Amino acid sequence: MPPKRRREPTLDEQIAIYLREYQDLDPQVEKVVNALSRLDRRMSVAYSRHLGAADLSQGEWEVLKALVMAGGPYQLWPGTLSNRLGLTPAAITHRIDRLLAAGLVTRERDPGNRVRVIVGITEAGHQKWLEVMRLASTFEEGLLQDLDPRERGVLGELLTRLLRRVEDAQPDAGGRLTDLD
Amino acid sequence: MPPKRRREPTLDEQIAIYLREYQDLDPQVEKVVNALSRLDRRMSVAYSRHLGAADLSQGEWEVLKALVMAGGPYQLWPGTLSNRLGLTPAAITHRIDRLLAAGLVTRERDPGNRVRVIVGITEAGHQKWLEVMRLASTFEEGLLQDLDPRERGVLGELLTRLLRRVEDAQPDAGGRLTDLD
DNA sequence: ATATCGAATTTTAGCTTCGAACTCTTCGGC
DNA sequence: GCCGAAGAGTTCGAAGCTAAAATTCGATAT
Repeated sequence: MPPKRRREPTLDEQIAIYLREYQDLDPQVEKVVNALSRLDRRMSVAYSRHLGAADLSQGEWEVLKALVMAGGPYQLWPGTLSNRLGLTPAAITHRIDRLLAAGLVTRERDPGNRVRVIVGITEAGHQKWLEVMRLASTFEEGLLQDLDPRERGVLGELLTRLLRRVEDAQPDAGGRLTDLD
Repeated sequence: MPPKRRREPTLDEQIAIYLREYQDLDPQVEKVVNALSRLDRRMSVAYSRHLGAADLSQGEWEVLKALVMAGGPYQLWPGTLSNRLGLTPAAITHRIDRLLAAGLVTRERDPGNRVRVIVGITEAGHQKWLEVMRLASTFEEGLLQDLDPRERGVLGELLTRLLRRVEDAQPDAGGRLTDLD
């Protein structure tokens, strides 16, 4: 007898199990929360494949993306990066170190305030961002392929509302709130 | 002049910026994908506060949760944990080591196949799971407080569909597909 | 029986992140 | 102007994850 290939239990089934043990939980809340964290992990795995092809780590990619998303002169303070990415300042320092060594960003002291530092993106960094974006967009499109445009819109809206709630409630995540022009 | 406290740009605004630089992207897809990863990071920060209060790391918590969600005799193979949590087998080994030292799980060789190992949860582990769940559920409920029951249901369904798509497409994430009774 | 291939887990080395301590600058009162 | 307090980054040591090699057992073919 071949070892029976058993189907992974669905998320609903798994949640149903532990709801029996702790009845105060809201099934819908649990479903959303669990799906969110599992989705993110899977997405990370998928992204890292494409990032590896571009010689970039996920963390470095996040910094480049934040800089491009900042628009304008493509400059941010480390503190702002720390806030937006939800990481400690120390982690940002190290990421910048690596991106600097790869020639993808610049780091200089702020002329107006010598405690501050300004991180900018280089032309090579901008190109690298575009390169990864091209690879990633295929995966992203595939991830959402089962949802029609209306559903995509609804999902985006609902997630954005959750995000607003958490980000407003967590100004202390990194400590600072300031923002570069 | 007080340093102007500038509002963080909304997700929509940030995405609009880089859509101008790479026009082939679908705005709705980008919105969903970015919101997902940012939400997960914020949730992690919030969870780790509660977990710290219970002397548990996020990784250890995930293992306990997976065991409880497995139901039945509360046993899983490391390979199954590796798949479900989306981690390398090595990471599972380390997590089990720590949980074992804390007396929260058991690890024994599978009598039916001595290459395999069976990980189980102890009574203390089960209690620890419940303790953290109580702390976490408050945060989870707060996260979703802006959504009415209907919206929660919709969100859960949409996320579940995405999750199915990724998990089906990623049987190679950890390599194995088997499942313990 | 025996050799070989493959699967499940552990081990090892290197990298990334975090928390805490430290440095340097700026800001506020006096 | 001077001094203490707070803010912004960096440095240092500890913890956790990964990739790759190693180990151990099982299945298949000879």
